[in-house]
Amino acid sequence: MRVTREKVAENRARIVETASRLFRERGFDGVGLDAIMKEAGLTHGGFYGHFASKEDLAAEAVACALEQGAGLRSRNANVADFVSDYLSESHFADRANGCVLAALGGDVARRGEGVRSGVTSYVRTALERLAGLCRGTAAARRRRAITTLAGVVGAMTLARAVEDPALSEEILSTARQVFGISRPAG
Amino acid sequence: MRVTREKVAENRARIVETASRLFRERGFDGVGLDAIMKEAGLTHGGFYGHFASKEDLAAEAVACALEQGAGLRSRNANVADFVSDYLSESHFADRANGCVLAALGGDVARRGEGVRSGVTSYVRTALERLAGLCRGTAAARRRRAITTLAGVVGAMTLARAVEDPALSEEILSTARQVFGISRPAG
DNA sequence: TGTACATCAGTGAACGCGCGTTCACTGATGTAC
DNA sequence: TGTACATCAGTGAACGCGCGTTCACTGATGTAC
Repeated sequence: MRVTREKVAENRARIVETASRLFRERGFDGVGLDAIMKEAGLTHGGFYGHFASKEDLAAEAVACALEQGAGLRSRNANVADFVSDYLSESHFADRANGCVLAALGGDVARRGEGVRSGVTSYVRTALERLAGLCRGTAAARRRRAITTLAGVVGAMTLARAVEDPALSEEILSTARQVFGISRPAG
Repeated sequence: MRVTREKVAENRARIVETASRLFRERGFDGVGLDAIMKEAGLTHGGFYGHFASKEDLAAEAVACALEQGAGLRSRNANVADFVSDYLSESHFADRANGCVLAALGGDVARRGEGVRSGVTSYVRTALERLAGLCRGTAAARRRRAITTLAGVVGAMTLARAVEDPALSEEILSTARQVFGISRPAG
């Protein structure tokens, strides 16, 4: 049953968005195409009309998360806002809609070209936006951007990995204070 | 063909060590029991004589990495040494023998009880050792330990995720400088 | 110490399931006249 | 604008493979006498 060209584009976008969320929530290997297509309201057989492979979808899903600025919203006016946003309880709890780096962490390094180049853009963009929120020389802003991004990604990774809520909270709040202050290391 | 009790213990330990390396290198879902047992010089059928399940092995593998102090060697006399060790080129290149947090990152959060409690101990131990290398009040040392661990784990995760060697190197060297200095943020 | 038998670590084939991928088919859409 | 036909997005069954798990079997080890 053929559908309108408009519907085709809609369906494709829905698959990518759904995959983007499910991959972050359960990991690349933790979701099947079956689950993704079902969640997107379609049957799995139609998948290969839209994508060449699961790996191909993964690359698009990562790019999609970047475009949505997951974990790095543009409304942040300064570094402290960004940090407290990134290290918020809601981001901690909602992996599916959060930052790709914290959600898929080391997994990315083992993926193919497409995913890795998407993530590379993601990191580049994040660093540029962050540097834009900093003051000082270009070098100092760049340095601050790198250490802040590393700090928040690492803190979120640790907080989520640990099974003790008190320890998670301690990690988040400590990182919020230290990485969010206006006169940081470096 | 039965083997001596000593051999049994040796075989078991070899399976855990092999798994520990392979999991870090390829991810929990990236290696099969078949590959692990073969790499350990055994056949896969004997696996369940040693472990209840793959998940069970994963938990032991994480604990094994902790005991070996992967990514956090005790020879470090101060924070700067620890940081430059952790963010070294060799740790960057050798995921299999490195820190579990950087290697398996967000993956851990999706695993079962056993793995998570192992990682929780891992983080607690790392924080205590790190705090021991710091100066100042107990609170300041604790704060420094948390931000340093988050910083290096995040930096390594970013450096490995990105596909541009120059960017990886920039991230590592910047983090080495900032997190390794003696008078840091906080 | 030596012998006979029970134990059991490891072997390799097999099972069952899930998942990525393929394919013949359907029927609504798009198009040529 | 209306009609007839070609196109093709989506369907659902099927395939093949890998992987976690099970099991009957083997033969060296451990033990009882």
